[in-house]
Amino acid sequence: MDATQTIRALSALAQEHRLAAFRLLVEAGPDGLAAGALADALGIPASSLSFHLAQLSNAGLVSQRRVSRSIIYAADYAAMNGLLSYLTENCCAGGLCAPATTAERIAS
Amino acid sequence: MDATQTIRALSALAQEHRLAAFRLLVEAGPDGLAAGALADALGIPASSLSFHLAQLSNAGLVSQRRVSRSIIYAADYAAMNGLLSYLTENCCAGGLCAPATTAERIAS
DNA sequence: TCCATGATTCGATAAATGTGGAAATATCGA
DNA sequence: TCGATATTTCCACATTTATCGAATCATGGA
Repeated sequence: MDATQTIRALSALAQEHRLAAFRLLVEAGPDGLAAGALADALGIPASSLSFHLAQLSNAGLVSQRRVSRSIIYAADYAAMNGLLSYLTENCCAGGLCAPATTAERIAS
Repeated sequence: MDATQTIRALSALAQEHRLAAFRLLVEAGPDGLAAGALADALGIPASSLSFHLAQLSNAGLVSQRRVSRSIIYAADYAAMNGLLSYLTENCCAGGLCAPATTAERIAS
C-alpha cells in the first residue's frame, strides 16, 4: 500500500458515520450487512449512507455483492491489514509504537 | 481512546502534507524537527505548514517545544500506539487483520 | 405487465478544509 | 533598542466534503 492509497483509506475512516459503519461490518463478519440494515442501524437516510459506502468502497475497505434486491457490504480485512501495516511500518519508530497483537493482549 | 478522538487522529493523518510531515517526525525520532525544517522538506509555505501542524497537535499526534527561536515538533508515539490499538481492537475481526509486529516481521 | 422494494444517482445547499500572502508575535545577537 | 530570524495568526478565497429529498435503476412477486 502506498501513501496515496493510505490517505484514501484514512480519509474513508475519518468520519463518524463511516467509522461506525465499518465497525458494524467488521462485527458482522464475512456475511456482511445489507445497505438498508446499515442505514437503520446508523439512523441516517439511505442516500447519505450510499454516499459513505461509496467512499469506503473506493478506498477498498469494503466489498459489495448483490443478493436479490439487497446489496450486501462486507469489511475487507486484507485492506485493513494493509492500512495497519503501512502505519506500523512507516509511522512508528521501528515498531516502538506498535500495539500488541491480539494474542499478546490476551496473554497479558 | 474513544471514537471521537480516533476520528480526530485519522483526519489529521488523512492528508498528503500531514502524513508526510508525521512520517518525517517519526523518522527524526524524539529530537524532532523544527517547523522551518519541515516546511523546507515538504516544500510548502510556512503558514500552510503551521495550519497542518496545528491539526496534528490538536489530534495529540505531535508535541511541540520552543528552543530559542525555533519550535520543535516531535511525534507522539503513545498517541500513535493508541490509534493503532483502537483500530486493531475495534476494526478488526478478533485480530484477524492485525498486522505482524516488527519482531514478527523481522523473524519472517 | 404492473407494483412494491432496496438501493444508487442527481441536484441543490451548507459546512468544513486547504492555501498562501501579509501582518503580528517571540527570541536572539549586536 | 534595533534588526534579523523563526513561527504563528489573520484573512480572503477556492476546493472538497457532507446532507438529504426527489428521481432513477434493478429485482422479484402477483
